[in-house]
Amino acid sequence: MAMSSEKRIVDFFANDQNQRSKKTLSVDVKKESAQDGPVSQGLELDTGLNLLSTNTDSDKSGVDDEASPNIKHKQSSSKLAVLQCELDRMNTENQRLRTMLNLANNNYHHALQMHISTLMQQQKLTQKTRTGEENEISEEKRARGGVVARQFMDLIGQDRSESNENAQFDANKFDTSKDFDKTTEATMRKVRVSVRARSEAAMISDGCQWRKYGQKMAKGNPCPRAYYRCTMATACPVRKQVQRCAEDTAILTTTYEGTHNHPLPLAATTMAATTSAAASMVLSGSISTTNNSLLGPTQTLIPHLQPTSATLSASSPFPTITLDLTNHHHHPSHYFHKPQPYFHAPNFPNMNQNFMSQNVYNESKLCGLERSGDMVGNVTADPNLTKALVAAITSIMGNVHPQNVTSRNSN
DNA sequence: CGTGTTTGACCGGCGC
DNA sequence: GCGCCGGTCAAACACG
Repeated sequence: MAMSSEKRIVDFFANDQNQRSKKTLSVDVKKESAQDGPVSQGLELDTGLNLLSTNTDSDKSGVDDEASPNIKHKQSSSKLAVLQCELDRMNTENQRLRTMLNLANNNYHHALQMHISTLMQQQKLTQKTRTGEENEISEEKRARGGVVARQFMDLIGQDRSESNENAQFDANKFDTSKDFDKTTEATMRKVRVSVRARSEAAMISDGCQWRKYGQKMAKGNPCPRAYYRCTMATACPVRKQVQRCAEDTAILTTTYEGTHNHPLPLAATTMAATTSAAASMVLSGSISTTNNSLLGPTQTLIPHLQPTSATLSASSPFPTITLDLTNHHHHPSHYFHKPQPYFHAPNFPNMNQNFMSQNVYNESKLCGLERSGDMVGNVTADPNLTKALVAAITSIMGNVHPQNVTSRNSN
């Protein structure tokens, strides 16, 4: 079964890429039905006739044509319907298989990260046992080893991003580990991903442990801005800011900054990978091109999710992508009507993925950063990115176990 | 007593 | 140079 399924996926994708050599009936039907909508019913029928006649009925047509055109018409229609059903079924199965593949891929990444982390710790332990004289030499090696391992982890998290190339460049440029750490940290924290969501809780759950290190009153907003840093590992550079929207205090804006330097719980892996990937795309300038790497675990979790706009701003010190999971802007009318999505906070029981999937998708879209005026790019050009961001974040928030959410809960 | 939060002080970037 | 502002630090405090 696995073999045949796999083969189907390959064939299906081959149709997309090699339409000349292998233009199948199902692809043509899909194209036409999606193209014209209600107006094209007659056309759709005619097209079906043509398509079918070329493949199946051509041999008999000479006999039946004059006898009963109506019967043939009906037969063709029913055949078209059958084919469409088959196409739908194939699509569904394809989606399901893609989900499985992405899940396996995600798990593999997670396991790999764990493995690397373990190796790094073992390496540190063995090096600590050496003599002081050797320590002086090994200090540098350890730093470089850590650099390599960290870069490798970045490769996993950031899909061989350009920011990682920057890190490598910086590592060659500076000799001491301290210099490198500073530079790497700066690089890792370059890009921000901001999430706007409705939440009654003080903080949305994202699968990581955070420690609050500051709070400030921001200009133009009566609500204070809270600063958190990741406490899942020492010296993890990831920070986040949490602030309520001035106009609507039900909306919580969470801004993530940086890349984790440690393995994450499964619940947080997708979020981290997605933000990292988004950051990478911003840094590398590939934001407007299709990047399937982002579509890993997300595309099929909420396949109907179609954010309408996404913008990138460089007005703040670092470029920022804002993901808006609220619906207070323009409301897309092409989705089902659902209640307003509220993210479940750690204190809220009954968190489940279905809730998120069902309630968030129709409201989700990426929008511009609040500071308007100097937008540098429009992320809308890459629907994959927008879909990936929304799906990843929503899926994570629905998946988090309370004990993984806040530092208090971890005690 | 250990851990996390609060909050005023401090620092650096930026505009004038 | 000065003031503003966002971000961070760290001592004091709260809590279990």
